[in-house]
Amino acid sequence: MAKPNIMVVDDEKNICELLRLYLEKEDFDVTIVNNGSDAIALIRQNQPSLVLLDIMMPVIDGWEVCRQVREFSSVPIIMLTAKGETFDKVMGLDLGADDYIVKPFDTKEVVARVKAVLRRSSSADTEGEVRYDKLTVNIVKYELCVDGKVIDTPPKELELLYHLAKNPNRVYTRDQLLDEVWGFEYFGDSRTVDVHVKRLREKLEGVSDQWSLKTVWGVGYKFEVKTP
Amino acid sequence: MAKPNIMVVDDEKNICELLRLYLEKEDFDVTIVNNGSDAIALIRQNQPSLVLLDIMMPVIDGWEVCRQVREFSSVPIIMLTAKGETFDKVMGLDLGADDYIVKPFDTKEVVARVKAVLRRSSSADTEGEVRYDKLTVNIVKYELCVDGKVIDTPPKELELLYHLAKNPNRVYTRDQLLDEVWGFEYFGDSRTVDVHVKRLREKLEGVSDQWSLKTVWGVGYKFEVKTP
DNA sequence: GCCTGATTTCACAGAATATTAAAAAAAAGA
DNA sequence: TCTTTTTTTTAATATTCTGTGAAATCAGGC
Repeated sequence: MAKPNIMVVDDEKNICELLRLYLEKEDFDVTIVNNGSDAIALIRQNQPSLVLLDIMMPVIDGWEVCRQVREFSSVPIIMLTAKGETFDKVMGLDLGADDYIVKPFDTKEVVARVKAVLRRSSSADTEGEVRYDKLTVNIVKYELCVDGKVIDTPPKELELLYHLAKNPNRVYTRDQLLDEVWGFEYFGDSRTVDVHVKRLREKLEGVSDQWSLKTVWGVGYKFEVKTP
Repeated sequence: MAKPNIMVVDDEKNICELLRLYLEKEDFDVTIVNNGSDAIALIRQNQPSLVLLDIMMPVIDGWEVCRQVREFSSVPIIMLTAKGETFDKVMGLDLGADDYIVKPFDTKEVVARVKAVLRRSSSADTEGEVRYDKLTVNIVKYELCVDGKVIDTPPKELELLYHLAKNPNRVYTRDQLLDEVWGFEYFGDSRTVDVHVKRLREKLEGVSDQWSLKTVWGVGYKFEVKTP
């Protein structure tokens, strides 16, 4: 299993670095963002495993970030709050936060809570799954779900889509895709990839404007996720 | 033995979190659901060890959830009731609840009752058993029960069905099944699996539309459970 | 606007996979 | 041991998927 990626969102840089220090020691990948709008864009793009989100931030505060993120993602979110905010206040607002931690916090506690929330959210149902607006690709169930409906999909197509969607916005050449999806010992025409992309596009067209299977002319293909 | 999984069903999120806190401290896995219909779907899918079920919920109340769950599962259920509901009122309705707790409750009491009900219900006759709508597979009794009738089933077939049904929706390749059901030292043709699946299908066809033994073309087989 | 090479699209043949029936082999029971 | 049941193998059939080449279309450079 790959390292979970934790995104830390806080405008105070020294707090970010402190968290990075402790989280990396526990073998998490850490991404730091210092403002709300960047956070929203990056969560959409990178699909982190968990977000640590400070409430008190200029321009867009943590509440608003949480609310907006919940419109497109169910990534676990832990709120970092000032002293005085009670459980009810933070969790009762129905913004979809998964836990909260009161500042000034004990770093051990943060790590413990991150692990607890991760444990909870990694249920058997979402194992091997990527989700975007109206799209779910699950490689354990071998199931493609478009707009709530399960679409019968041949294995190679599903594996290709999973691979691309798992790494959004990253361009792959046809040869890379043949290596990584078909297996490196496979020798075949790179037209093969085109045909599978075409067949996927038929299944996916017009479903959402949040993402698409894009051609990068002269290079290859990518699963593009829009950042509004 | 794996951690028991407790499902908490309550529309009040802070109560859920409180229960989670205490139950996780006692080394239970906790799943939280905030409404009745999700609860029914998830119980069907995940087969928790025990359900803590609030009666007062919007849309579908706890009584109705209990009644519907009992149509396909014998999972132990503890009802969470408002003050004033007497034992007779709650348990006398014959909806199949196993115990009840009056709100506001003492968390210690909840934990104690959960443990008590679990102890009771882990009796010899539900051990090693999976249940779905009109289907019970028991690996201890080596018994397959379809639509209330016991069906004579050879051991390998039963073991295969048990393995698949115990891990619903997950695809297994033929080789995985040979490893996990026949044993890893077994060397045989993977067509063997097909033949057993065919014979199981004969026994199971048309019994329920809630589940089925699905072929995943190019990959293997899965026991698929529909989420209504 | 025209040329060039890249991409899309299509249809079909052949490859790969799944189903089924039936026979052979193995195991269990009488 | 003989019979019965279960399991495995085999092989024929049915099904679905995959890759290919050729034509059509498109994007970008000149």
